[in-house]
Amino acid sequence: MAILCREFYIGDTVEISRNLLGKYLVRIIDGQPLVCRITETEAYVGSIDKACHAYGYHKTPRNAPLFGPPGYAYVYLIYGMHCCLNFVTNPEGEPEAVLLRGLEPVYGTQAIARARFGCSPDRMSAYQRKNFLNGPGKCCKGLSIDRSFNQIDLTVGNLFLCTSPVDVGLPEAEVPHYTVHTGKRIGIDYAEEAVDFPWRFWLEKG
DNA sequence: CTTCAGATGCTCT
DNA sequence: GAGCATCTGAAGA
Repeated sequence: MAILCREFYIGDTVEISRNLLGKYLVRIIDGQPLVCRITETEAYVGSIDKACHAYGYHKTPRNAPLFGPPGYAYVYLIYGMHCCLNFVTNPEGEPEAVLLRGLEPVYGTQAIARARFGCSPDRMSAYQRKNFLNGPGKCCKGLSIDRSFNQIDLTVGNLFLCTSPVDVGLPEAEVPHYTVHTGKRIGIDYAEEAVDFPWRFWLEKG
């Protein structure tokens, strides 16, 4: 029971990626905590991974946060209109991170639905319900995370991770029974042998 | 339910 | 100038 501290982000990035499943992402807006369970992640490891922005330790202005200390955010714009949130892992110099790909709202669903679709949850279509926060761009849209969050410290401030809603003063949430799945990452067809790395992790109910 | 084209702007060569 | 760790709405099955 605690907000995840710097140490959590140090270690095997693939393992951290799997460990992040079931943790809670908290985004505080105007004093209101929006709380979501993490249901899908992907690991990116710059030293050996052609899918990683920092493959072969190649450093550019954009990917500089990957080379920085762990427990910071790496947010970038993709396809000209969507933001992707990553959690930087491992000590400075090792460019590694975990991409956030899926969330399940736990508290603040009202505000999240408004940011995501501009309507209240009860006005959402079945299609919108199914595609609520099941993608990196959708997660950022729902939690109002833009590029101003690039390089922010995830252990202080209004965006952080924790192990339970209790950590932000909310009641414990009922957790459905999940099974953990492992597979290839999405949208990296250019990455040669790295397309087959089983570095995507997700939870399914049941 | 599925596939598919188009949107859009920043980053690196 | 090319390409991108994506999403949406429209159209078809």
